[in-house]
Amino acid sequence: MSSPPPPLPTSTTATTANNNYNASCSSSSTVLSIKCFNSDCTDVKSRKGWRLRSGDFAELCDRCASAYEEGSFCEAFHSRASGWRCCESCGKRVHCGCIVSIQAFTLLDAGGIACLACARKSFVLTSNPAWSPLFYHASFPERLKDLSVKSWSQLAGSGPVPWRQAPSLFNPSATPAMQSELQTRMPYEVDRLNTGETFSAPSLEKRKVEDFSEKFINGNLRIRLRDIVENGNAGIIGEEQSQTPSSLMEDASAQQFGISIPYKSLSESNSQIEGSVNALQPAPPPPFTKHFHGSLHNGVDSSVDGHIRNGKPRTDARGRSQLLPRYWPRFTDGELHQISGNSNSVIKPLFEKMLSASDAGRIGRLVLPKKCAEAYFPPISQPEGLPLRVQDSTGKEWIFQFRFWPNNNSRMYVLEGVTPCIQNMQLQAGDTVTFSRLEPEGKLVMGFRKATSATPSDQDNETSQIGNGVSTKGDAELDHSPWSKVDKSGYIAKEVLEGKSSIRKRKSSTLGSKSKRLRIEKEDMIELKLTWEEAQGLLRPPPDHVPSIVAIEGFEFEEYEDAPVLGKPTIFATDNVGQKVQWVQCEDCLKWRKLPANTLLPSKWACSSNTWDPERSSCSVAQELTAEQLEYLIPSCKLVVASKRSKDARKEIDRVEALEGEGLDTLANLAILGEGEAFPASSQATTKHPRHRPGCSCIVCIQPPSGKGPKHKQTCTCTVCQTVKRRFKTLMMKREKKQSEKEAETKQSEKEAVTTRKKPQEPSAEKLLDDEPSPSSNTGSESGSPNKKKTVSEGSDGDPKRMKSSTSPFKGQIDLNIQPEREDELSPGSDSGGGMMRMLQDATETYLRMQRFLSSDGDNNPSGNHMLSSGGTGEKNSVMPRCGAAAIKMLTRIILQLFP
DNA sequence: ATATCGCATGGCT
DNA sequence: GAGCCATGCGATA
Repeated sequence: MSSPPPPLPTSTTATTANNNYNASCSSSSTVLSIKCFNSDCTDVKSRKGWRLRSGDFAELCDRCASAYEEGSFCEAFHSRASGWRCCESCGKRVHCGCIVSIQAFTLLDAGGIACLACARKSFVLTSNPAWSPLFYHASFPERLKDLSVKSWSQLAGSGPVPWRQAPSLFNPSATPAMQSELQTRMPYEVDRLNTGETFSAPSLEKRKVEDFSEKFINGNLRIRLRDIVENGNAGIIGEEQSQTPSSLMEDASAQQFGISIPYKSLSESNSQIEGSVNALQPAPPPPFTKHFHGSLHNGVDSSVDGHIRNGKPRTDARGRSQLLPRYWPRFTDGELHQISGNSNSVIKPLFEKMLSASDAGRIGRLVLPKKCAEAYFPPISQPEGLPLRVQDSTGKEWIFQFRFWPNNNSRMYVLEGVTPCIQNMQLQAGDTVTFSRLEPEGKLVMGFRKATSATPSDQDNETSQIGNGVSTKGDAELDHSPWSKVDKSGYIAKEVLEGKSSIRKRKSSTLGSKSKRLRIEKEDMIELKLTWEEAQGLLRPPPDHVPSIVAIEGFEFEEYEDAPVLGKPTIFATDNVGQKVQWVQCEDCLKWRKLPANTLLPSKWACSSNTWDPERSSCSVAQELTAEQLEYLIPSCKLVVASKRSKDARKEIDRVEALEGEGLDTLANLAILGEGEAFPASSQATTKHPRHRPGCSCIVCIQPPSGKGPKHKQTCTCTVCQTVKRRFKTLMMKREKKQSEKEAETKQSEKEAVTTRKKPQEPSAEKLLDDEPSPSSNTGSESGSPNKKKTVSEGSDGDPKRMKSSTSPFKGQIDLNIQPEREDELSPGSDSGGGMMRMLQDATETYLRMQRFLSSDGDNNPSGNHMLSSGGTGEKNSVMPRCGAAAIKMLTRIILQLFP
């Protein structure tokens, strides 16, 4: 770049950048002006100068370019401008009031500035991460307005330097406004680096190191951070870079530190990296170029943020809060490589976000974390925002509308029109989209990471399936080690201590949230009430499969790649000799059999499968338990699910108690919805629940995180809800009708006789029907009509837990893909005296018979709320209304009867 | 009736 | 308690 090429008519960067950031990346291709960018010069431009706010480069004539490169540009053209200050060290006058001069000085922690030369002697500097709006379509006026009016004005002065704030994203001290206006982010390292011997207190340095460590999760950076920590010298970074095993890492690392070196020619990406790296080195750097100027200046500015300068980095807490860890880019080198391809481009990870249901939904709006949007996307002043061109990992370009909505005196940023892209990537809720910037092009790249790759085992290794599905496990592993050495930060330490599970941690967090949101409100009678623990607990591992362990919300779960099976609920207990056993109920005879505690049972189990106790391998053999024993056993039992083994088992058991009251129902519901659907064998987990896979349309997966989305309200018309509700309603209504008619007749003639047999049924059906529209009426022990209540009491007189177990909704052979059309079979016209109703009635009666059988020993639920019984744990927030559960249970059985 | 838009709401951090 | 953000939901096309 030293020898200027022959003057070529090229575009004015500003204009080019207005339209297309890609175009701006190769700005020289557009011919708009041939004049030197310097308004004071009339020569023909021929060389690139400083980087413009637009992301392009000021194209200068030879003379101006030379002056710029020599650092004399301001002296030549801005001598009369304001903003001149003197170097605190050598006294040299330095212009601090223009974008050109931005590279020529550094702000000192203690105030004042240092010229480039002095700064070099004192500490390491990094590149200027000035915001590069290259990648967006902002109209120039708007960008100009945003940038020039806000950022620029700040840049011009020697006050808070914009891109010192920019690091904002990771810099706690920066305000959102700053972030939004100064989109340069980067140089977190600068903070730390600036804490060199000359300018900062050790404590500050340490603090900054911590911050720094938090910012970049990328492995390269970690390595660097490790090195930094180990060596206690930021300057080592540059050296370390050369020690990294791969060029990729070097590049990436360099990018991490020198990311947005703004003053580098487009054709010098490599040198940019070098420049930035070198700039980090305390040792004599290579010949200065404008790149280095940029780096230096960055360092300067970065070091001079008011906050830092005062030695009071109001950093950590706020910084962390400003960009939630879950948005931190956790790219592995492999991902970076894949995104950047094999080009010389380097990827600057920006942020990532796990798709929510609404993000991945049909609305086509991807909610962007505010901080991320303001930090990495172009500043927008109007709600309409601007189109944003994004390239996916395959190189395909998408244009989204980047905009915001006013929201509580704030903004809510969204990317609109993402549906095609989401679909193209086959993403769904739970998957993660990543945003990064391709340097030096400045392109915004959107990658993704399927949720599957975040399965426990994979997560441990941070294996990721990014856009191209390439595993980056190796890289990820490499990334980890360094963290253990930089855990000075509470955050970092936390992550490290928690088993280098940053992703898992995040997932856990997210899942936790989801889990909570899955709790169903009272009014959502038919909705699934399934928490993670519950779902997990009700599943059994597939045979002969070795699970991996993942901790979610403090509980350890076994995860399986293959589809799990619905396990049969059992009752764990200790026998007379103190041996742990489990009691399981035969599907056929309903007798309870004792099995070894460690036995995993399929969803269907019968006496004939009792290989552990041949003597009781037949339904004809009497039950070992007496009624009293059963009564004793069941109320106190905990439904321990074999697939969940936790060191917190006992605690979990308590929590799972409620499963008996609702989990089985929900699982029954699950079963109704389609086991096949719910657990496709070869796909990926969603955030909804680990067992489900992309494409799963089960009620769990399609349920909004809030757990009360319209899809599953009474008016929900989703396939699942329609199927469930229509069947339920149809069946129940017909049943009710028939029962009513029957009862009416019977009451007249054989009132007593009929009452004895039918009352338990009729109210149940009635109750079930009532449950839908009036869910809240189910929870109160005295709610609803006394009649109804009494009936319910009769119908489920026994311990609901027992009833749950006895009903055994886990029918592994259920046709879980029942077609709604088949509902036609249930048309009223066919039920009169038809087989369907008989089946229905039989099913119901069977159900009630079992209830009575199991409840014959009395009601152990003083509250009378059987289905709600949660074992007194009081931990269940999502309590399925009794009748809602009963409805599902009933429906389950009915469907089992109808569609064996 | 349906899709989309844009603000409102409220759970969560 | 403030702010974020996922989603709700009415208005509008």
